[in-house]
Amino acid sequence: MVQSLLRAIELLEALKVPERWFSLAELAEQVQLPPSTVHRILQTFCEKMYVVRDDKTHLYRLGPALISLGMAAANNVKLQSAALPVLQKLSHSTGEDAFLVIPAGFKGLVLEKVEGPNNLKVIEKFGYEVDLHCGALRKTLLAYQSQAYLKDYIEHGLKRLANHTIVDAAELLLDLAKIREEGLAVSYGDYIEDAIGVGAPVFGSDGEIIASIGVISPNARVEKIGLETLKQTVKDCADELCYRMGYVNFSMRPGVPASFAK
Amino acid sequence: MVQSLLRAIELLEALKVPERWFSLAELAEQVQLPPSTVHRILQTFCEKMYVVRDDKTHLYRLGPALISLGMAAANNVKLQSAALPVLQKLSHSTGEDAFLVIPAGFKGLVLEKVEGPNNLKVIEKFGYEVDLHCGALRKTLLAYQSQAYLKDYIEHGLKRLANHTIVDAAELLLDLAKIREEGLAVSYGDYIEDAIGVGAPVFGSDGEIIASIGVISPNARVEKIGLETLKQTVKDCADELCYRMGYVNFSMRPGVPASFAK
DNA sequence: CGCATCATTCCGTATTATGCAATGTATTCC
DNA sequence: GGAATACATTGCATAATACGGAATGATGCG
Repeated sequence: MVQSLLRAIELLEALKVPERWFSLAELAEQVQLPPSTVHRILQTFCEKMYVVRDDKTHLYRLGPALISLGMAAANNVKLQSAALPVLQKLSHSTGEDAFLVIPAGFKGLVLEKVEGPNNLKVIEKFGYEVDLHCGALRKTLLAYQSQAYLKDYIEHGLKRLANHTIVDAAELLLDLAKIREEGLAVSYGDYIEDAIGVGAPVFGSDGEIIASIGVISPNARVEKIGLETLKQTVKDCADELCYRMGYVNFSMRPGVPASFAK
Repeated sequence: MVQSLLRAIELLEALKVPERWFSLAELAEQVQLPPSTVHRILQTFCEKMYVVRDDKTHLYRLGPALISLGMAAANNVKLQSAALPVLQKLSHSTGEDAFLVIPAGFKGLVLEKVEGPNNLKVIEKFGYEVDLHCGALRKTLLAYQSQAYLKDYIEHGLKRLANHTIVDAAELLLDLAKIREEGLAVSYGDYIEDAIGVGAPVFGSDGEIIASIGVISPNARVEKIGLETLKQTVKDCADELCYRMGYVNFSMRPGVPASFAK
């Protein structure tokens, strides 16, 4: 493991605050390193446009070179291209905004979004990162992780992000078990107030969870559509995407003994 | 300057190829470093999800952590939010796809795009990076750079990217002078064949060029709209964005002697 | 105008990245 | 099927290089 590189990455993460400029001193404080070291790293990043320095104020922010890098990273995820038509279908048949979320460290990342025709929007933008223990789509991701991962995640802390966020470990584990049982997650404003989220898991060819898809919509509209209809539609679309990603459900596969079924 | 960090960045740049996985050996070859060193750097990146490794094939690609980083970098550019309404107006009044491009190193980066209602699309996606000596919007960026920058740029090489790309330094300089004179660039398929681009500069409050905006459309449609109309619309929108970014044209400012005018 | 804060540069030190060589692993070809 | 090859990975001695304390320089505030 390369120490200087780890430090440099920490620095980038510290800079990852929207609409904000940082002084050298502040960054040094944030990452707990002497100013001279931070300065040297920032100088290197500036060289490559990963960080930009305002010459007048000597303040720093993330640079434009990271934009194309991020887009390249997004393009590489083949999941995205497979998901787009499914999301469009999901959005079209529900009239709501459909999302594709993938796990990234201890966060859920909005990788793709298809907007419905409604006006009242939920603000989940592309590239957003939020902790995994809140929101239907993110909790779905959490529900299918390994025990070891879950243990680490809980130790890392369950921050309250809205009034209804689950902050108790035992309660969260129960909730996740319920999600696994149903193969579907529903959240009632545990991240966004007055909004209901419905999410379902997407598995890859090796059976591991790779993403979740679903919709988020204001309470009022859900009543009109009907929650059960919504759940069924989300589940169907998730299954279709699983299929496209090469996932084979063993219990459905012909010639496989029933004992294999989960 | 931190050597290990520079090497690490080189590696990321090498990985920045869409839809492609790299083996350790190939990357080591690309960046001209021993495999063990490359391996150590990749390991570090994997830790932070900046790079992802397929455990089966041991191939590497850019990781999801870069996506949110890229989006954060994009959000930081306040230009973007100021530009959006102007681009919408531009797209609406021309019926074409409108673009916002900023300089990033020796490349032009598509920072924002508003699509028109047409079907025949020009494929310039958000996050794209292309050399600055071709395309109206990118040449505009080049036209207002310092002499020193231009010298470096030309030394760095004028690659041919389409049939009509200018690859001769003298010819390019003449072209750039013409752009400065007119305050507007028009390109006839020097990057995309059979497409005409019209771009105009956007200046910041310090008078430096910070971006270019404009439209790109197939030859056929330009004839219908009329090139002169198109040019005027682009220029007007660029001026509006200049104004929004705090740029003050001295020759227009009341009370400023005419001798200040450029 | 002087003081204080912050950014930047310098430089001796030892930590740390380095790359060779050896080992482990997968794949190909005979 | 087994040997050989190509590639990924690990270990380790070396010295190159990142490190951070201290000195210097710049900027802004009282």
